[in-house]
Amino acid sequence: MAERRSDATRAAILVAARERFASDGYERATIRSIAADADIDPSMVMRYYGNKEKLFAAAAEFDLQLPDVSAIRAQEIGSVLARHFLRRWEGDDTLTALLRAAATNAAAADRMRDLFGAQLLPVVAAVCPDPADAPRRAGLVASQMLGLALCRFVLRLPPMVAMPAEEAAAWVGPTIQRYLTSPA
Amino acid sequence: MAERRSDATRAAILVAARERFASDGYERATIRSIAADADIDPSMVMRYYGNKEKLFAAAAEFDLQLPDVSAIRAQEIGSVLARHFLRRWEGDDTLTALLRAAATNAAAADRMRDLFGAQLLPVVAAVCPDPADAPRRAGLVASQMLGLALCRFVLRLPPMVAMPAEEAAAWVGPTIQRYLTSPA
DNA sequence: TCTGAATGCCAACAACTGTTGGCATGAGAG
DNA sequence: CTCTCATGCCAACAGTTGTTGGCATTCAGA
Repeated sequence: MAERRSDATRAAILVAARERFASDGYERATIRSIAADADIDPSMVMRYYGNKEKLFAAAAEFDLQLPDVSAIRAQEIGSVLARHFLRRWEGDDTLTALLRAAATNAAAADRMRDLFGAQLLPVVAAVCPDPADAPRRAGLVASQMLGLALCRFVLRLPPMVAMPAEEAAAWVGPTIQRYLTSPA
Repeated sequence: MAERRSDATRAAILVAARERFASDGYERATIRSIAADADIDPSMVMRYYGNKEKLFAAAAEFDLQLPDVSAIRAQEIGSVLARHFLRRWEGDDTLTALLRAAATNAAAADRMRDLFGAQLLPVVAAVCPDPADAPRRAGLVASQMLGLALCRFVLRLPPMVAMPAEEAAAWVGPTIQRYLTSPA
C-alpha cells in the first residue's frame, strides 16, 4: 500500500488526540478541540476514525516495552522495573491519557485492565516464586506504579512532581521488589 | 437555627451526588441524573447548592479521621494506617468520588491536594525522623494508598477487587512503614 | 383564618456535544 | 486537457448539558 497524502493528517490527529486525552480526560477532550489542535476540520476526525470511541482506542494503543526479565539479576528487578515505568511514562502522553480517561470511561478502564493482563502479568509470572500468586503480585505492582503516576502526572502533588525520577525509582524500587519476590 | 423542612431534601441530594460522582466522575454525573436519584427536580439542586461546582465541593467534603499516631507503637504505624485507609474508603463513597473526579476536574484535584496537605502531611511529619522529609514521605504514602484505591475501586483490577482488605493491608503496611520511617 | 415565605415543579434558554451530508478543491492517471 | 477520486471545509442536525424564571403548593406565624 502506497503512502497516502492523508497519512500526515491522520498522524496529526492522533498526536493532538493523545495530548487532549492526557490533559483533559475522555469527556472533556472534544472532537472539536482535538481537530483545532491539529488544524483540521472536526469532520475529518470522524472520516478517518469513525467516532470518538474508536479515536480513543487508536490513541490509547500502547506497548509498555517491558524488558526481558530473564536477563536481569533477580535482586535488581524491582528497581529496573520502577525506572523503566517512570521513563516510559515521561516520554509519552499515551499512558497519562489512558490513566486519566480510565477514571471515568469504561472502555478506557477495560483497556487498562487489558494492558495489565497482557503485558505486566506475564512478566510478573516469570519472576515470582509461585505462579499462582502472579495475579495478586502483579496487582500490587500496578497499584504502586499507577499510584505513583497518578500523584506525579495527574494529581500533580507538589512533592511528587518535584522529586527527581531517579529518587522516586529508588524509593519505589524496593516496594516493587518485595511485591514480586517476597515469600508469602 | 431550627430544622428546616428542606434539610431532608438537601441531604438526599448530597447522598445522590456522592454516589453519582463516585460511579460516573465529575462530567458524566449530571445534575439531572443526581436529581432523578434523589426524586427531585433538577432546579432544586441549583437552588440549594448554587451550581454544579459548589455541589461537588459540598459532596466532596471529607475527613480522613486519621488516628492519633502518638498512641501507636512506632513499628505498627504502617499497618495501622493501611488498615485505616482501606476501612475509610470502603465505608464511604466520598473518597472514590473525589478520586474519580480529580482525574479530570481541576477543582477536584485541588481538593485532593488540600486533603493531602491538611490531613496526611501533619501525621507524617509527626512520625518521620526528619520533618524536612515529611512532604516527600507523605507523597510516597499517598502514591501507594491512592494507587491501591485506584486499582481496587476505580479501575477494578480483578485480583485487587478479590483480595480481602486484611490481606491488602498486610501487603501494603510494610511499604507505608518504610516510606514513613526508613532512614534516608 | 389570613398572610408571607419556603418549597417544589414545569418549561424554556443558550451553549455545547458527537455526528452527518453536501459541496468545493486539488492532484494524478488517462 | 479531461476525468476521477481522495482530501478538506461548511453548515446543519438532534440530543444533552448547566442554568434560569415563573407558577403552584404547602407550611408557619399572626
